[in-house]
Amino acid sequence: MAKFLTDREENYAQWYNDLVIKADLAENSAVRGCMVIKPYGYAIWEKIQAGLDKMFKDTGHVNAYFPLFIPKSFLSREAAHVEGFAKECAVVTHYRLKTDESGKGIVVDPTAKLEEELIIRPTSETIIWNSYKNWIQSYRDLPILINQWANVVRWEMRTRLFLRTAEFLWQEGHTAHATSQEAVEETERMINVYADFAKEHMALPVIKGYKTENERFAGAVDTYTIEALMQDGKALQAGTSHFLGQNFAKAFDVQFTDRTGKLEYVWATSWGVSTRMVGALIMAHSDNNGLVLPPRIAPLQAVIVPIFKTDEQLQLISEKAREIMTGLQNAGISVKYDDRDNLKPGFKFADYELKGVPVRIAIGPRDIENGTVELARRDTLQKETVPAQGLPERLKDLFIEIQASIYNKALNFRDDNTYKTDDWKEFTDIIENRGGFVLAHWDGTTETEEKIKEETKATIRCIPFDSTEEDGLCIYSGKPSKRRVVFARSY
RNA sequence: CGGGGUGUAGCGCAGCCCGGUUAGCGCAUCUGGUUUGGGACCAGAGGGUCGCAGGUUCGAAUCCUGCCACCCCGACCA
Repeated sequence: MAKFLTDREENYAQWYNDLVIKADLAENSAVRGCMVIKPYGYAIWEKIQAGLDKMFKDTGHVNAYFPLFIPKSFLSREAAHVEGFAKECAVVTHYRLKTDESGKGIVVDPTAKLEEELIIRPTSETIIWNSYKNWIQSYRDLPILINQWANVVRWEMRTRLFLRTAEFLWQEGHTAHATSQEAVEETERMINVYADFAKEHMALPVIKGYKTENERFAGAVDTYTIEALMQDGKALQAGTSHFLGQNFAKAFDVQFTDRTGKLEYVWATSWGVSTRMVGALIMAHSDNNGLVLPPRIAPLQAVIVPIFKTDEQLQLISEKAREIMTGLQNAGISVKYDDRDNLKPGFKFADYELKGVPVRIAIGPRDIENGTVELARRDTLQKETVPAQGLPERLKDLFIEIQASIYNKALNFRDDNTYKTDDWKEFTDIIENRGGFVLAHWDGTTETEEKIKEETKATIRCIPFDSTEEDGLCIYSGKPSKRRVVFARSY
């Protein structure tokens, strides 16, 4: 198990790849662009799922499941929507295989052609709204607040583990409302849920804002986003929430009778986050020793490593370790006792650091004598010897401290890498040489946005919700602008 | 889809130019022993359709043709 990472400073992309592989999170599969999420990586995703799912339920949503396949005709009902996804759809054309004429191998049976091809969902608006049509007659049927956990496929040309894969896991919320205002409120509520989750669970500071028309979801009236900054200075869109207006209601003819007896089209939202979150987590916090996981997301929050020379010592230590482990488990802490006797403690230390386990507890003969244990924090790599007594409480406090510390570190990094400029030269210099978020004026046109993208590869990540009105001149065109927007190169 | 690279044991690679013993090394695995407060050591053992398919040749991991897969860099994207 040679597992030394490429240094982050030397080659960030390689460091990321090494980390994903060596921390045993995921690997490439036999299918181009698709990954195998390994148990440890999946455990992180499950923590993300659990945290978000609770927040969805707490805000009145329920889970359901819709088909993987979408009739081709559905996708084309909404013009902008199909336009946005057409280029990356996998299509099912046949439903049967048969043995090859030559007797070897297997081929598609040409007589088993589907009358209407099926699209593997790149997102589920169309299939869901086709159902909602049947579910909604009256304002009394509204709102519908449904989420689904699912896989989707977008046939990407270039993929990277967790950040962009042809198939990925996500959740997609799809809600239906009687009024525009209610739908807009839902859209805002969910982007706030995402931002809170990112902050509280993932220790990831994000900027909430509007997408420009150019970056908007295909078929949306408005797209809200949370944007996070990675350690290499590139932005990552970590979640989006869309106000869909009546676009899908009209496309699928979903009308309802309102209180006054008038027939109206339903208002819609959709919102999602994906396994990309795992990539965000890795790139935001980890270091050259491996993953750094915030305690609230870590599948394993603490690990106990025994240090011993003789079997008698191991027995004594194991007894104590199990007692400690039970105490921690009773306090709701996820902990493992690693008593493998074929590996040296040093190896285990390095391994759990690679895996990002927030706290390591080492117990040796000295500790047994003194009634102590050695605690090591993954985030700061600091070690201290503490009394074995009252460990559950100590750890709970420590987790809170670590969680906050990781968040603050990320926040400071973002602040240190957020620039404000009104000078084009400086703008290009920052984008090219330093990275990070650049707050600059923009004239509001897609044309300018595209030009800037062409020349610098920077895109408008969002127009922050909390941006203040400020008269200025567009960084590129010099035309008047009312507010600054966030530029960055992005994943 | 364009450019570059790689495919040899579970993983990482050497061998290929210049064809010729039984295809080799490190890590991992297994066995035995000694070790264990920051990535242990010794001894032994097992493990291979050399990416696939053709061709050249007395003989191919090595040369030729075709195909496939994956990785990296660009055009598109959560």
